[in-house]
Amino acid sequence: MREALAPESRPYHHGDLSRALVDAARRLLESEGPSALSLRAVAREAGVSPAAPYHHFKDKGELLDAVAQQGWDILNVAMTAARATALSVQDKLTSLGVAYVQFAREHPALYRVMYDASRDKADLPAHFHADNDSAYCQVRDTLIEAGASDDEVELELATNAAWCAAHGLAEMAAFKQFDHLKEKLGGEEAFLRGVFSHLGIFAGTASR
Amino acid sequence: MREALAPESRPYHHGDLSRALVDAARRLLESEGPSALSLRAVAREAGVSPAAPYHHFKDKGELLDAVAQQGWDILNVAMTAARATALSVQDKLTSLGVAYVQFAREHPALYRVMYDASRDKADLPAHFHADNDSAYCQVRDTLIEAGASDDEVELELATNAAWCAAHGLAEMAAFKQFDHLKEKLGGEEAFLRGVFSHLGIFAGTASR
DNA sequence: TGTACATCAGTGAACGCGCGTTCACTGATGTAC
DNA sequence: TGTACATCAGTGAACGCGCGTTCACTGATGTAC
Repeated sequence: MREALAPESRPYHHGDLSRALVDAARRLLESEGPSALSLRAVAREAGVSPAAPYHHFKDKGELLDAVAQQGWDILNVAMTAARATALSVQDKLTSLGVAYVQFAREHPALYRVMYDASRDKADLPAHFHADNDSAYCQVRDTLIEAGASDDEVELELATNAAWCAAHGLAEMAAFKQFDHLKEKLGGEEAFLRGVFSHLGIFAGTASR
Repeated sequence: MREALAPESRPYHHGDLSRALVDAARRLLESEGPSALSLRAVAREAGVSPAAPYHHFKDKGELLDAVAQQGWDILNVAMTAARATALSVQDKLTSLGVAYVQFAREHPALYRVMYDASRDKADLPAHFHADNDSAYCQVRDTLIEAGASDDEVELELATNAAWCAAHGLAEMAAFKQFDHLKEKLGGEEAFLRGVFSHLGIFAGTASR
C-alpha cells in the first residue's frame, strides 16, 4: 500500500486508485463513523487530491455504492460460513441470524452505508435474489430445508420476515439498555440467540 | 399561529417560539426529510432569525430531542388505540406491531429522528420502562396478558425481540422490493400481518 | 398612575468550517511508425 | 530502437453553498417604587 512507500518513491499514477479509495472509505468508516465519510475525506485518506476520485467514480454516490457492494460481499461470506458450521437444520437459521447481526456489530458504519444505499435505491441489486450465495437466498434455502411452506408467497414472506427481524436486531443490538441482559445471559451471542428464540421463524417454529 | 397574522401584526416577541420551533421542525421533516433538518432551516421555517432558537434550546441536539419526544408521545397514543381496538388477545400483539410500523410509515423522517436520538443516547429515557402507556410497557403487558413466561429475563427478551422485529420491519417496509407482495396480499396492512405471522411472538406462538 | 430600570427574547451580521464539484493544467504512459 | 503524439490519471486552486454557533445589539415586557 501507499503508506509503505517513501513519499518520493510514490508514483504519480497510483495504479489502483479505484480500489484504494474504497479501502480508504472503509478505513474511515471504521475509525470515524458514517458522518465522516465525505468524498474529500476519502481522497485525503487515500493521499490524493479532492478531484482525483472523479476519474474513477461519477460522484460520491457511486463511490458509496462500491463501498456498500464490498460490504455485501463480506456479509455473504460470513453467512455462508455460519450456515456451514451450524450443527442442525434448526440451528442453521439462528446461526444465520446471529452471523448477520454480528456482521453489523463488527462493521456498524459499513452496515449503515449498505442500508442507506439499499433504501435510497428502494430496490436491491438484481443479484440479491439471483446469486445463490446472497444473504437472501441463503435464508430462503435454509427455510426450505427446514420444511417451510411450499407456497411461494408464504416462503417470500417468511424470508423477508427473517430479514426484517435480523435488521432490527442489528440496528438495536448496540443499545445500552440491553447491557444487563447480555450480562445475565453470559455474553452478546447468548443474548442474540435469546432474542431469536422468541421470533419463531429463527427457532424452527414455523407458523401457518 | 404566525402564518395567520398579517406580517406587521406579528409581535416582536413570539409568545411560544419553543413549541413553534418543534412544530416547524416536524413540518420540515414531513416535507423535506431528515437531511434537510438544520437548525437554520428550522428557524427559517418558523420565520425567525438563525440565532433565535438559542434562547430556547442549548444546541441543535436539544431541539432534536424535543422533536423526538413529541414523536414518542404520538406513537404511544397510536399504540394505545391499537391495543384497545384489537379483538382478541392474540390479535393485540399483531395490532400493536402493525400500529408501530404504520406510525413509522406515516412519519418516516420523524421516526428516523427518534431512532437516531435513541441510538446516540444509547440509553432510552427513563420513562420508557416506567410509564405504563409507553410503547415498551404496552408490548410487555400484552405479552403477559397472552400468557408469556413468568421469568423476568425471558419476558424482557420477548419484549425486546418484538421491539427489534417491529423496528426492522418499520425501516424496511418502504422497500420497493416488497411492492409485488403487498399487491398480491391486497395492501400494506395485509403484508405487515403476513410478515408478523412468521415471527412467532406476534402470532401468539410463544416459544420456550 | 407613572416612570425608571432590569430582564427577556428577538435581530442581523459575522466567524470559520467542510462540503461536492468543476476547471485548466501537467506529468506519466503507451502506441504507431 | 527512437521519437511524435494521443490519452490517461493525476494536481491544486477555485466556485458557491449551507451549516452551527457567537456576538453586540435592540425592541418589548414586566416589576418596584
